[in-house]
Amino acid sequence: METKHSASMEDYLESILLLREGKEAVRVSQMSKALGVKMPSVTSALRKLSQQGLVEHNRYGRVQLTPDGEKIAEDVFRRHEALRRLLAEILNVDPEIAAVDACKMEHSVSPVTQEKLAKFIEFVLSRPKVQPEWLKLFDRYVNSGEIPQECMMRCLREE
Amino acid sequence: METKHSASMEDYLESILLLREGKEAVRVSQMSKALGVKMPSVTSALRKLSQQGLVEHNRYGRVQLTPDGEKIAEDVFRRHEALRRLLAEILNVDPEIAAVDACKMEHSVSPVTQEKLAKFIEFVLSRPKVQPEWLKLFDRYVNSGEIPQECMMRCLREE
DNA sequence: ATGATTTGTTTGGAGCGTCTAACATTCATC
DNA sequence: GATGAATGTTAGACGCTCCAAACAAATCAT
Repeated sequence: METKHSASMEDYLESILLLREGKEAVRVSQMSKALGVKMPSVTSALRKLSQQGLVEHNRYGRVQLTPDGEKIAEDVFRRHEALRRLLAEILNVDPEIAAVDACKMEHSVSPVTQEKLAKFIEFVLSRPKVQPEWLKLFDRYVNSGEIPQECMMRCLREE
Repeated sequence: METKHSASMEDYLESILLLREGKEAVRVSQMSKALGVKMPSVTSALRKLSQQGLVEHNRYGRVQLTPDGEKIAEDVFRRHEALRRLLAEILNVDPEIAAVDACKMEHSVSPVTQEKLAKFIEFVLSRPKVQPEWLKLFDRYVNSGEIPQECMMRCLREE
């Protein structure tokens, strides 16, 4: 059912999802700019995606996702976000770089991995008091090589 | 200097590094099998890599990495391992899946991210007493949705 | 060592994603 | 509503990666 789509095609679908925020319709020129490809590339991608029933697009018209296309786009976006947050919010990678890396990695993440990744981010970040401290410890380790263990060990034994 | 290499070419280089473990030389047929491509693909990849001075290979002969090629191969492998361990040892993704995902993601990781990732794995796993407990907590969260916060909060405040 | 098997290469061609250049449509403005 | 600017499409080409078929060399076994 869910045919496997290429990284490129996933990018095109995702960009439609992201660009239409606010506005209802998306233009070829916007996609071209957003993806860093020329317009003919967008046109031909849309022809293919249209044949697969993933986008709605007629000559010189606006672009829309079909329900099927939307499902895929949202899936790609979820993978993207999971990776971006892991890099930016946990590993403290520069936001720009995190976004770029996530954008390339997003096509290689299997559903299981995506699921675990999302849970992990939740697990690490969802404790408003602990999280900043814990990440600070990690940051200190990155800079100094010093691994603080006493505290967490004691703590976890008590539990 | 360090030209950007395609995912394919990185894979060819990495496979040479991995296959020669033990043995000194690598055969086209081994690479073909390892990478899941036919032999002509390997031959033509080797021609290209040879021209770039990254491998040593003459007709019907064994394949070897040059020092330059070795540097790149090791770099790819480091990225691969960082990702694989993150998935397998921290996120507890099935080892098979972790390996496959890592293999595809490895080509998209920037140096900064790679560095942080390695540090993070160190940070999480290098505390022999804490780590199993902590990962167990995560695992419990994955299965039950329950986030244990009291202990770690208390602990970290004390620090 | 000679023939059979395994291993490797060459040739030619396919699919995909991209581009440039030329052409077509739409939009805005007068 | 005509026309210039902005937008979009078509046609044709290229690079990359892969493949199957045909060929060539190397290796093994008798």
